[in-house]
Amino acid sequence: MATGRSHRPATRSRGIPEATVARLPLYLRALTALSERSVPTVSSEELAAAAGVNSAKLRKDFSYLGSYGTRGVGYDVEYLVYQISRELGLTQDWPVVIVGIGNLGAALANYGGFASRGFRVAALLDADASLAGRLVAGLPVRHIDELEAIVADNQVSIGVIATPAGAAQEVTDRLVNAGVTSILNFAPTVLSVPDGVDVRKVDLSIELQILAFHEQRKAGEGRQEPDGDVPAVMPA
Amino acid sequence: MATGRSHRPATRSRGIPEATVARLPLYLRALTALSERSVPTVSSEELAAAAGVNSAKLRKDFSYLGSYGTRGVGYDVEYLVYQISRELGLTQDWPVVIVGIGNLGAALANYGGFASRGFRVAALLDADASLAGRLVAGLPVRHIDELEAIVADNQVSIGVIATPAGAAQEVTDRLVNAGVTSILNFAPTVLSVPDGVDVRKVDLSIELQILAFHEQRKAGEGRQEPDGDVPAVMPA
DNA sequence: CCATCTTTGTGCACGCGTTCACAAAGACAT
DNA sequence: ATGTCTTTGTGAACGCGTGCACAAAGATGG
Ligand SMILES: NC(=O)c1ccc[n+]([C@@H]2O[C@H](COP(=O)([O-])OP(=O)(O)OC[C@H]3O[C@@H](n4cnc5c(N)ncnc54)[C@H](O)[C@@H]3O)[C@@H](O)[C@H]2O)c1
Ligand SMILES: NC(=O)c1ccc[n+]([C@@H]2O[C@H](COP(=O)([O-])OP(=O)(O)OC[C@H]3O[C@@H](n4cnc5c(N)ncnc54)[C@H](O)[C@@H]3O)[C@@H](O)[C@H]2O)c1
Repeated sequence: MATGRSHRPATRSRGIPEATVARLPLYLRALTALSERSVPTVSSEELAAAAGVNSAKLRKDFSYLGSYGTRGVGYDVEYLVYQISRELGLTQDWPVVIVGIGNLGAALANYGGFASRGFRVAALLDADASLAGRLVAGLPVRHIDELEAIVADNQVSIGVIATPAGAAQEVTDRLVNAGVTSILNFAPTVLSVPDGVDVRKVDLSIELQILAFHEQRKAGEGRQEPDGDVPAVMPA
Repeated sequence: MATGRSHRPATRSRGIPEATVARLPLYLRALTALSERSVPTVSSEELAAAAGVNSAKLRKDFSYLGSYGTRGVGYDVEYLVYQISRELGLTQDWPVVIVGIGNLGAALANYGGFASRGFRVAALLDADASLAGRLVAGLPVRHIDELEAIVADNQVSIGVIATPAGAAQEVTDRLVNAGVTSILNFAPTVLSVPDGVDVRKVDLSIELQILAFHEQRKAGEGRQEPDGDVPAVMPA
């Protein structure tokens, strides 16, 4: 039946709730640690503690994937690692390009956890011609003009943006135009992308401001803050 | 009823919903851009577009702060910048320590947007004695043993962790013990902290995995299946 | 085979967050 | 002053996410 799929409500992924998807990597990390310690099985209670979530939530999350547990025993660690990996699409190779090899881009390129889960850095791109050819994390920096060819040749579908904010939209447009359909944005800008392209953002400044908000509240907790510290400056 | 015994639902901040708090920095950024262009007023529709959110959501968000708009006109940009800054606690100075001055920590120290909103890097700390004294972004790296003294002397309440995962909990414990009550964690680990301490995490690997999940769905959707609900379940 | 014990899987209720839709407020023109 | 037009502020409905609580499933021991 033709269900109304006009726009994307940002949820509803083939029955797996978005909130669950966001936690699967967390479970996977905890399970991988157990696997390395050769732990055969784990209960929802133990795994939930390791992942820092509620055990009922974890069980419900897993129930979306299927009935992979054994009552009275728990979950088989290896089996669950495989199932979650498969569900997340980590059993295949994901070529990634990083655009903007400055302080942050270089750090990302050097990040070991990058390649550890099927993500392979296909290329490092920068507009600064003087960087071209320079090795960063063992890879040569290529000029941004090679973007389209590199994305096409390597079938890159994921792009990471670590350029200044002013260049982020332009880089996004080029990435999308070249065929990239997932973008991880570190620049502090809102990106416009067509339907079908996913954008996730990492913003240090926003995180700090959220912490500051709560910090401020903690500081003024015992004391009643009078609301009168706003002078009568009325808007025009 | 009798079940009203919740410790901390992670929400309920003096009436301002957590989801709203998380968007305030977004609005602030858009408003700051308008302010720099000397735009005097802005409608909820325009500002929402700039911040990438729904206009009704924006208006409701602002309604938690007060009635700062003028019907038929919109919001006074300067006034709103001030109100949001004050609400977020950005009118005061927030000393921050960064622990773990490796690839990422150095990039963070060099990040300009850090100081732009009242966040001041009080110190850079690392366990590697050979780094001590070295200048990063104009600041000398101090040894981790100075942590307690630095936090106390500078009244640091926010700590950023950029150490390897294995050291993150230990660093957290020391930070908390020294008086830090807000932590931004870049290490891929779940941190345990006592009540009253806020932790926010930034995890590149998790973001990529979420993107990969959706990317996988895209790849297997528009191809063969016309409206396929269940695309070929792989047996184990 | 039966009893007991552990742990899963989920029905259910509740609260938060989002969005629609519109009355009210105010600016502005006449 | 009065009418018109724009835009805010919010009541209400709805859907998603969370967590409780428990029946069912299955392991284990006798
Ligand atoms: N450094 C951090 O810790 C940090 C933290 C949060 C966010 N950010 C954001 O990440 C981005 C990068 O930060 P950074 O500190 O690495 O800056 P940077 O100036 O060190 O690096 C930016 C790089 O992007 C390149 N570049 C500029 N325009 C380009 C274009 N059109 N195409 C390709 N490359 C281009 C530059 O040549 C430079 O090498 C910024 O948007 C910054 O706000 C950085
Ligand atoms: N580099 C990235 O782009 C990136 C991205 C995501 C997450 N991370 C995470 O951020 C962390 C840092 O990454 P990195 O690439 O900068 O690693 P790195 O090895 O370059 O730097 C780690 C630094 O921490 C210091 N350190 C180790 N133990 C310490 C301790 N007990 N106290 C104080 N300092 C200590 C080390 O001396 C080193 O300088 C890691 O947990 C990594 O997984 C990094």
